[in-house]
Amino acid sequence: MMQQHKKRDKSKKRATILDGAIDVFIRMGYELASMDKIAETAGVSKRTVYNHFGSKENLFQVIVDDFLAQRQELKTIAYDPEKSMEEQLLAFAYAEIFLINTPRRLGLSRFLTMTFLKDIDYARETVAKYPPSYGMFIEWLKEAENDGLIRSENLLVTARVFYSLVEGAITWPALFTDDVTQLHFEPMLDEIIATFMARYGSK
Amino acid sequence: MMQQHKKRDKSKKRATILDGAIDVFIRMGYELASMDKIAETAGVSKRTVYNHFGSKENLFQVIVDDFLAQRQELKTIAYDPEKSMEEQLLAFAYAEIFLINTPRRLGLSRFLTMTFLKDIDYARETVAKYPPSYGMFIEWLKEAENDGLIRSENLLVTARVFYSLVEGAITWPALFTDDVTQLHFEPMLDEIIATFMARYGSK
DNA sequence: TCTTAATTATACTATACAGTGTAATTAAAT
DNA sequence: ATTTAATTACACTGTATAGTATAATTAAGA
Repeated sequence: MMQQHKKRDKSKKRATILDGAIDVFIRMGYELASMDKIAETAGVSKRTVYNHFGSKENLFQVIVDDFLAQRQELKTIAYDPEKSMEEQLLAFAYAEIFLINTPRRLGLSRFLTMTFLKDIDYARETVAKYPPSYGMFIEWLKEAENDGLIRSENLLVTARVFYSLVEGAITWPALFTDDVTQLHFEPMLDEIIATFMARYGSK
Repeated sequence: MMQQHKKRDKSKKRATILDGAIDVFIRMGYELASMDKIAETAGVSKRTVYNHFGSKENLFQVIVDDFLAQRQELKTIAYDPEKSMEEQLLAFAYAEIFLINTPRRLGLSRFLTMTFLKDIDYARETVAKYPPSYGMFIEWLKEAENDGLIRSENLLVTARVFYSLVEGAITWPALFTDDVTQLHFEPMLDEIIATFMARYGSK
């Protein structure tokens, strides 16, 4: 103890390395992303990468956890009786769209999807560290149902239908698109929400 | 010429190698699937693998083309005024489900999805060799609309909604499931079709 | 049975990459 | 200005893999 003398701020270098690593992972995929290439892209020596992250696998893990934590934040949306159904459903959809509507976030989503597909046991364990994905939306549905705005015999099924529409029409197609800036989601979004309300809206 | 004397049947060995290769690709992914491992799994010498397929990349390409050709066959469904809407929509859905309802086909679908995500330019070129994916369904929609059973302002959008529901609720969740034999698609399928008809069915 | 196409076993080349060791250098905090 | 935590440059180890070369072996077709 008594020796808090020196202790420099490593967070900047750490962020630089993460930036470069994400860049290389997006461009080359996990296997072909070499630690040499990551160091070079980050403008940092390879030794520094290892000093900060220990191993390639751990570096990857940090990126995954950061992404999933941010994703969880986005999903936090509360029911608001002042707003229209359509407006609020759009908000849930935009939480998904945010993850893919810049080239960088789209690349990261694509990369993580790949790695999750490569090892689905790992994927399940990792995702399990966060709250259930439909949780927030089901809570919202409950309140909308109490207000008589939604009719549903099974809220989980209803939530799955909603996310099927959003992911099937927006997220997955985007993952296979190279230039996401050219995509215009709005027409499809309106159609999705109209479809959802045709089935579950009361009146 | 005049020497069709010897010429043995290589198709059996070829199929054996493809089987083993698919197995290893599914288990390890493209990068980690070594040609030694593929040869060993197929029960064949590595030299024979190279004699048949020339390179790892070409071996992979053959597997992709085989899969996509089979996929195209499945989608060939004609409108039948004798059958109910629900029954025919189910047929389109089952063409998708067929690709994922055994562990082997699911593994192959997952593997191909991964490789397509890794190089979406390659994916686009490869998929472009086959007819447009919604083509068959749009033809079907036209006839159903002419019979007054479907109302749609834009058949392409309607087709996209249908496939969003099927892929979002069935295909993609299955890709992240390890034991597909435990999945029961029927309840979700019924809900999907009810949702589609709530939006696009006329009365 | 004979011919030879196909296959095998084995050794080999060239290359790439994860991770380590270390001495020298840099720069932040006091 | 001094201290020393952090970083760098660079050489190095061990391992893995795509693809090739070749001589010996196998087995199908005539």
